[in-house]
Amino acid sequence: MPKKNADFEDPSLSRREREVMEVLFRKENATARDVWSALGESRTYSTVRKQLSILEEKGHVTHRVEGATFLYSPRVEREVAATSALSRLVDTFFQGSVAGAVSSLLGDTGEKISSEELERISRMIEDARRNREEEPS
Amino acid sequence: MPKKNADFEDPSLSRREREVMEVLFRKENATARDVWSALGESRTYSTVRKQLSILEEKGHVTHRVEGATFLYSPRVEREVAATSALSRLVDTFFQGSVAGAVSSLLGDTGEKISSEELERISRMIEDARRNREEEPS
DNA sequence: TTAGGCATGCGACTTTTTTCGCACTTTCGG
DNA sequence: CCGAAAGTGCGAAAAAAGTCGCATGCCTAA
Repeated sequence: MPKKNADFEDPSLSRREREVMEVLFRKENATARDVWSALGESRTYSTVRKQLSILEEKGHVTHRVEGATFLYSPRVEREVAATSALSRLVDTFFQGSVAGAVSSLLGDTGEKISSEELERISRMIEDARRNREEEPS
Repeated sequence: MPKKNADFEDPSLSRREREVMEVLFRKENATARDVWSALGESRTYSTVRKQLSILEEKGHVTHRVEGATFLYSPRVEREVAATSALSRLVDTFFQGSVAGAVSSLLGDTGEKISSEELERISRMIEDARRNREEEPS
């Protein structure tokens, strides 16, 4: 099955379009004005709106009407997009090695993250390992 | 200190440019022809060469002369670019939570990766945790 | 040394993006 | 009920990206 490219790194997205998608993924959903603000109000509000409608035309975004305004959101779920993006990143930079990516994520000695996060991660790993023992493929 | 955006998700990169950078990061270095092949020979060789020289002009790429041909490579190291890309991705999709990203990387039950990788990751985590105990910040 | 095969440099044309402003609607407080 | 404020749709012009082909130079095998 062909890879989906659900993320905003999708090569079918142009520069500005990616920026907009990124905002949308961060917020899950937002009005044109929200996006505009999040983008630092670099271009005009009008421009951002246009970009949103083009993204919608292209199928990357949907909107629902809320009162008089559109509430935009990515067409694919955050988790799906994230997985797609991660997968691509792992392939490109770590030749497909998840361990390599995790290593980079932790930083050399895990100094980048809080102890709490480290604990949580540790638990996840151990869970996964136990899972292996029980149901070896 | 301002974020560097050393990766190929750098918003200053256009669609095609990103594709080229991705190839370069995968291979570490390559000739124009290599890149062209890797890109599936969609556009012409001529086009790819042009893109490479523009990328060089913009400072994203360097080349060294090898015989009569140019050997291109990313200007920043793979690891640096990877860290930058990961960081951005974690912020966008996981609100900065490394644990969230790792979780996604493992898949719900870690079914995506080999037992060997799981072991390696486990070791890394435990190392990091030990490190914490010894030198609590 | 010479022809063929590759490489590079560059200029120019086509397409896509990106940006806006303007006209028309819809809301909503007073 | 009315006007200001804020939305939406659309068309068009400017800017950026993307594509090529051709001229020219460098290796290398015969």
